[in-house]
Amino acid sequence: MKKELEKNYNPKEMEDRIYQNWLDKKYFHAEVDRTKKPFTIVIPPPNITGQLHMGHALDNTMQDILIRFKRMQGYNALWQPGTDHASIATEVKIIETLKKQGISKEDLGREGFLERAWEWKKEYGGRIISQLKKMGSSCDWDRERFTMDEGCNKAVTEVFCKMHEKGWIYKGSRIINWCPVCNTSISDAEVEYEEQAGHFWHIKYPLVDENGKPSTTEFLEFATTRPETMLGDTAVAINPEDERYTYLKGRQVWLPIVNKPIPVVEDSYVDMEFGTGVVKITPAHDPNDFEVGKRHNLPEINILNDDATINKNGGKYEGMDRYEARKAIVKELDDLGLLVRIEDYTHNVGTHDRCGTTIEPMIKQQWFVKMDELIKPAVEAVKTGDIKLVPERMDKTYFNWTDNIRDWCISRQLWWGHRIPAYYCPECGEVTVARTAPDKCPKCGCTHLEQDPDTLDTWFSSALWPFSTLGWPEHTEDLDYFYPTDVLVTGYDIIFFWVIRMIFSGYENMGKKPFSTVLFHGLVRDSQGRKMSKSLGNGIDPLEIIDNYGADALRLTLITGNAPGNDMRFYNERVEASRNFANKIWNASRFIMMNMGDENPTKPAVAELEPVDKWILSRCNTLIKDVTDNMEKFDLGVAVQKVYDFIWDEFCDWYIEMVKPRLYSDTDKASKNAALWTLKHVCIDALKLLHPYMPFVTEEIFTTIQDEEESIMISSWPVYSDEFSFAKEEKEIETIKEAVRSIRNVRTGMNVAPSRKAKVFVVSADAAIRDIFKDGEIYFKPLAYASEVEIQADKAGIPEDAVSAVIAGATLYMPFAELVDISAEIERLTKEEARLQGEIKRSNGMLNNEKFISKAPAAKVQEEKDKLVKYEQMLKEVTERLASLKK
RNA sequence: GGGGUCUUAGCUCAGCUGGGAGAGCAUCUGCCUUACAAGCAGAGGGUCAUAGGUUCGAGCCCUAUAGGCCCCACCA
Repeated sequence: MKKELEKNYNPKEMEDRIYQNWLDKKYFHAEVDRTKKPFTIVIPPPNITGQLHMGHALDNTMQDILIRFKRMQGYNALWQPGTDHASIATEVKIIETLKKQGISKEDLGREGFLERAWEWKKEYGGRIISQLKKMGSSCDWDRERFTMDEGCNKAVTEVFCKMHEKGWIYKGSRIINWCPVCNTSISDAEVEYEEQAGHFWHIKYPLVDENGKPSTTEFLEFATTRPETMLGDTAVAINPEDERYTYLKGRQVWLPIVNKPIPVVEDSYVDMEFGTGVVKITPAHDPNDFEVGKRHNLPEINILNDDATINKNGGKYEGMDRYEARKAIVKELDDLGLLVRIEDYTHNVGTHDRCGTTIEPMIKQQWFVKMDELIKPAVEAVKTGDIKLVPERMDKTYFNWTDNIRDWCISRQLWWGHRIPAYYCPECGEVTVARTAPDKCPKCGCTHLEQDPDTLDTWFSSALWPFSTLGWPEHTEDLDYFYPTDVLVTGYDIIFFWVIRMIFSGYENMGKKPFSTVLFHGLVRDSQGRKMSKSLGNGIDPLEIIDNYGADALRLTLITGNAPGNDMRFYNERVEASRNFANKIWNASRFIMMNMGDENPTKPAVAELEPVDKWILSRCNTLIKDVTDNMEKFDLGVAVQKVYDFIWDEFCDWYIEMVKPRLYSDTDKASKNAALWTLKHVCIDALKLLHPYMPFVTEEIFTTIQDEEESIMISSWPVYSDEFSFAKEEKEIETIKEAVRSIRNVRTGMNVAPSRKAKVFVVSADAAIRDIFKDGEIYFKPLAYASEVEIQADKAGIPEDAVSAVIAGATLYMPFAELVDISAEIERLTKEEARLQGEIKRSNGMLNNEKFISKAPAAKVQEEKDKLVKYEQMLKEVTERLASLKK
């Protein structure tokens, strides 16, 4: 070994250097290779406006873990990266920037604006990518894609045209959600309901009398939260079953202010229990009223302009803002004596998830995707398990959406995005949907067609991401080989926006699922459990964490102690713990290398391995199996916890300590070699298991501790092997560990300084145990700082008042009578006696149970029997000891 | 209104198909010990929300209750 690790673990310089090396060596790059099985993940494309936040950090860490794991297992692993144009988010950002310069988007015009947008993309679009690299993400950057690059554009146009041909995309006049600030329609999924304090205005409309005039005596009372919409009322509705209002059937009411009669309609939508059981109907500005209006053929009167001011249908209120109009109308109604009362009322108001503006339902010509047929295979897929959601409970959320699905409004009145491939003839009004712009109208031959000014919902293009990134609509080798992808990793918050849409798009366009498994993670919250948000200012910047603690520590923190789909809290103490772990491995490795010196240990014969060596090899072997199993099941947090415990507790705190005397002595070369070889072997396997989680530190150590392979990330994943399964030694060492703990316990309890010399006598009826302790001297020395401890498997010479430590099948006596606190010892033994009695009772209960005996596996029954014998023996000794102490 | 989820040590959370209550941090005790004080050795601390039920056996399964969080629907 000529290389050496730096004395201190310092991730800063190391991580960038290692990442660059991986890039240079093209380790992340995947090509079609028919000799290997593919494993593919497509990245949830981050917005080009985005900056790396903890959500990204978690999401990408999980993906990187899976990709690195599978790559090491020998799969041809492809992690397909890219970014999303994020239509509305980007457009809003650019408009904001322009505004600061005093320019509006109209000033620039469509062309000019798009130019700006592309410049923006060029400048900031790569930012998040370089931040992902800081995380250690092993994406195939040669394949980086963008939702608005040429290939993706093609895919979008193709899908749009194909679905239009099938009649699954249509243009229609429907009620949609309108954002008056962003000036665009938005889909149902983009509406966020927010509880707001408002009012409930109780209003009455006069009935129309037999002369067609408003009655001065008969009124119909109802309540509304949006009085201004009365300008667009075209009916008043009652429930047909409502006996209170039978007299109203066929009559009309007088719409004040507008001053015209409107009909009373009967519709079962009206809830008799709620309010007065009367509802005013404004078909143009309420989704439910719209439905009622359709059923009763009511006129739809739009009273709003796009910026939410009242339009010409509002008569004298024209030009007034919606909220000013509300005030004014309430006042006028009051003046007319038609306002009954005002009630405080909190209700849910739909807002735009991007800008928080209260949305207005409006009737507009928009493009829609018909969902009823499209959704069927997507439902089937999850039902049959063709696609698996992890954790399973996400199924319910999924079906909740698919069962109540409505047509998807896909047109947006924005400029930044995929323009809708529909062309209008100004002469005859013909609409042509085509893959390339037609030069003339197919109907009248007119040559100046105009393309639809609208763009598509951002999610329309991301829905195609799993196959558009692999080359679709071309028939590529990549598609054939890498599709369907294997796992999609994402937050549960975008299951409706994205996951479902990818699933039905995959089945519709590819005839196959887009991925086999969806692995959901939760939200990363702050230390108090709040969502990290800009407005709260409680966001923790992952880059800052990386700067302070390293990407490895950040990654480990995000993965440990977290089950799939659950939210997690993030705080610095946890990162510190992770960093400390990195430091631990670092130092353990340094220790091994120091002891190896210039020579590589050679593989020892089995006979040359000491019991401890066999123990740790066997433990490591089990670990490999467990960790692999857990990772296959996506229990990433559980898996890494096991590696952590193994390395810190078993490997460092026990094995290294146990092996020290052999390393320091030169008398037995074979034994030393066996220890060194075991150290190195186990260390490397552990590093490999850890590599997906902490890629940098493991690579740095790996490349230093061995010469055979050039990188851990392309080395092979450890596999379970019978060669290293040593059940007997595992048991033996566990016994020794128990003994050592007991001794330490007694010593600490007595405040014995470790520099004091101690003599320990071991007494046991069990020959096997006595046998183990014959070697005690070797194992105890480093453990209890036991250059001071001598073990004697002999009863002779034990002082009468020696201190005892009871362990499995043996009692250890320490001749420190003068230091013993007898009452404490009696208390301890009494407790122990009770515990043992409990155990024996439990054990007996199980063994006397016929069902247990017949149903439980034989090994388990035997184990229980062994335990019982052991407990009984222990109880006997404790009782004896207790009796002698009490005396 | 519908659905989901959580309630486990002082704090934050694990706990796989039911069979010996765990980790990290914090607290206390003793240690600079020749890989690591970003460390070592120990200790204390939990009627696993409550009440029933199923079972030989329940943190885990079922029912109800209480409280917290989330999603969907949106009754004007």
